[in-house]
Amino acid sequence: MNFRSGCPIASALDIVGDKWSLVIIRSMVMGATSYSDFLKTPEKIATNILAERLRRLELAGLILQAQARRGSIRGTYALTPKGAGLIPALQALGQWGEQNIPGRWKCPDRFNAARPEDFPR
Amino acid sequence: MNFRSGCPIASALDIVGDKWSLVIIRSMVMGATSYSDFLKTPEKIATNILAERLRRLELAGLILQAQARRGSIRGTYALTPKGAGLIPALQALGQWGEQNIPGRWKCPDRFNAARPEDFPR
DNA sequence: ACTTTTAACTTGCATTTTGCAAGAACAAAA
DNA sequence: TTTTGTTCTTGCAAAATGCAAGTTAAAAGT
Repeated sequence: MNFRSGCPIASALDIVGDKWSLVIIRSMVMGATSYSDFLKTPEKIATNILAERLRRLELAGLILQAQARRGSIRGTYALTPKGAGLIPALQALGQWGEQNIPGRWKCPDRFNAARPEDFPR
Repeated sequence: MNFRSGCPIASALDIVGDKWSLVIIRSMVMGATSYSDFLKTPEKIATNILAERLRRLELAGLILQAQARRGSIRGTYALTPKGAGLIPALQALGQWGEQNIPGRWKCPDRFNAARPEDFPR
């Protein structure tokens, strides 16, 4: 990874500062685990972008592919503690969106109650 | 603005979910007010991107151009309360970056102490 | 076992966004 | 009035994104 600077904020954005990464992680906090879960999402991510982002997030250590059933290459995705560490930032963004953009949905309680500790290992 | 969905998080990212917007706002929290202040930043933003982002952030109501000296079209930029509302999200991202990306700088105390209320009007 | 269906991707190509280099408009200073 | 520095604009190449279509592997049905 090559970072624009040593700033922790700019560097965080070098990793998840695109249009989709945090949307994917949001979905995982809400319980999504499979490729098709992510596609069901109302934001309608394109399949090539989704596949590329899952690869990138895994490489960055934010998510990992758990072997679902033996013999299967493809599995289900789970947040790592590192990925779950972004939950507070997501919640802050959600708060901001609710309060500053008209007509947004409310973040479900399950989302606001989520804590990084809920995603160990 | 057309949003991908009604989700407050996805919508927030439709506004500031690019590589530069939050870096610019970070700089403003740290005291940057002029075009040249933003260029001095270690991330080395390109001038065309900077100008476009300032226009866009102003249009979105996150920043505004205060008439610096009379007769001057160009002024200095300031965070609106709406823009300053992103401070908690930035701080959470900063925390995450410090804890999860090796070799990052520490966010200065001035940054962590900043509160949206510090930017009224 | 074998066909069908669904899930998990890949590929190709058009569109949009980003990045760099150069230069123009304006204000302040000399 | 020339110079200097700041604030933007323009043109073009490169990268990221979006859409449509196709491919591969696993699961489900017969």
